[in-house]
Amino acid sequence: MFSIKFVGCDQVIGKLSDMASQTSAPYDVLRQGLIWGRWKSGERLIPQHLKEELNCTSSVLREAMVRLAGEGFVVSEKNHGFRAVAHSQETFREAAHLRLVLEREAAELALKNGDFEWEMALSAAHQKLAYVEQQMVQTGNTTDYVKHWSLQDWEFHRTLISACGSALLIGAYKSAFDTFRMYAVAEFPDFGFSNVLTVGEHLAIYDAAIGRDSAACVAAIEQHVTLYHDGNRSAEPLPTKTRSAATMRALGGITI
Amino acid sequence: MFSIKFVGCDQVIGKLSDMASQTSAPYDVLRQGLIWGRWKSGERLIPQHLKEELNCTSSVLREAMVRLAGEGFVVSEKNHGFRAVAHSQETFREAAHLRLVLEREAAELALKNGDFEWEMALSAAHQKLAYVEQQMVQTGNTTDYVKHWSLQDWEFHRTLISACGSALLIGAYKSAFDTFRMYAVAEFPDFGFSNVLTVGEHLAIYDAAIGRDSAACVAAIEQHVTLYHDGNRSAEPLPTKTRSAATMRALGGITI
DNA sequence: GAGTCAATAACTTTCGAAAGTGGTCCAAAT
DNA sequence: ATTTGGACCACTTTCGAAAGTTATTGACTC
Repeated sequence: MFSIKFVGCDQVIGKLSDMASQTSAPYDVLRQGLIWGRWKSGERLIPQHLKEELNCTSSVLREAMVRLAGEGFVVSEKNHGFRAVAHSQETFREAAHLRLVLEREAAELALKNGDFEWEMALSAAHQKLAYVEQQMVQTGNTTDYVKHWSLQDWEFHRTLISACGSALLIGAYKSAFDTFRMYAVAEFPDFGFSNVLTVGEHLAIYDAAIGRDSAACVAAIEQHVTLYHDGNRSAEPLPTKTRSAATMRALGGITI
Repeated sequence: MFSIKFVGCDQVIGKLSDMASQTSAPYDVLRQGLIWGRWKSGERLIPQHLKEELNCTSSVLREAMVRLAGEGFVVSEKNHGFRAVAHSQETFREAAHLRLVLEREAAELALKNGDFEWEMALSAAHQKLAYVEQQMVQTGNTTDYVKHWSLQDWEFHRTLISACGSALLIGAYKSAFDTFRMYAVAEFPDFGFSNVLTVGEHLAIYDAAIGRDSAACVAAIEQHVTLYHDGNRSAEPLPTKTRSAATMRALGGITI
């Protein structure tokens, strides 16, 4: 029904560099590389040094960096070129907060406006995501799956808010989401996935969304995003109070 | 105390093109031009045609457009160059909504965190803004003052949220604010200023902010931003129900 | 008259070189 | 020992031409 392929880190980045899609390939490679920590916080990005690696000229790299500067992944100073944006707990906190604000609003609207098609798409996205997460929990191998998980994670959240009715809001959310991911990758060894927490949280969001329970959905999203702040992510089991019924269902396995 | 100079449209744009500030001048000219309707909805932006006017080469124009594409002011399609983003009532509605969401959140935080310095800065910003607005109301000449009003309008809202504690949130708000302004300029002949409404609304926001009345401040912001939706902006007096005490004070003149 | 097709024109994108800028290193001067 | 000056080096930015792409025109065909 849905195919889960093993996708290693370098392979994903490599793939993006190969695909001659309509958008510039070096841009995508840089963007992914920045999100996934290929360049460290504040590291200089020197077009001439990177051109062989991404096989393109420094000009197109410069153009890509200008774009990325606009998105906040790199910073530029006149006559000093480009650097990967500086990470800190503070920037991470801000990114999580912005993501939360936007997702909260967009989700509320989507729950009001979402039609049957949306429910189906969300259901599908959740199943795919849940499957990957199950794989990660069962094998205990987060590192190999994490890129693919990240993709499905995005797909789930994107689908959730897709019915919000505002392309601008979705765009702003995507930007905040990717920024959040970048800082999460830098902050946590497991890139923001937690064996125990994440599965249940996604299920809680999904259940609330399908049940059109706006308040519960917002609460679930808040829990999902906010826990990162506390450095509360680990593979250890949780105190029982944070385990909802939905979480328990998730821990028991995917049974749809 | 504060100097109000007559500033015409072309003069502002011209000034920006002259100043050899650290950031690229053509970028600023393009950005301002797009916001203020120099290029119409969906109009093609051809570097070669614009280079004489902004006296620079097409390369730097291209770079500027790439940046602006990232910010959503222009759109680009592979091998088809750049166009001014397409305006519509829908995009305007979305921009107003996004601005509202961000300002609401940021203002709430600022009201919690703002210190004495912030109060002073906000007070100063509000006075400057109120003075320009008073000038506009008294002379009845909105068109000549509108660029300057817009600057003070931004300064007021920027100061309001400046104490929110998140540079990322402020950046996102600025982007949304400018996008909102662009669509407002396109939609309304008076560029979004209303003789009667705006003065009172800003005062209501200011009062609530200084009084640390978070709920009232959010409500005032909502009114301020939302009224645009309804096409409810005109120079005509309003139905009384929307006139708050603060509005009446504003109409009576600035008396600080 | 409508529909191809090739030739031309207009524009976009990419490229590599030239010009410009900031930083470093080392020798000479204080 | 510290400072000054300047030659060098690495990198950034800008430029204009070359290559590539799409749009347009007009002659030719059916």
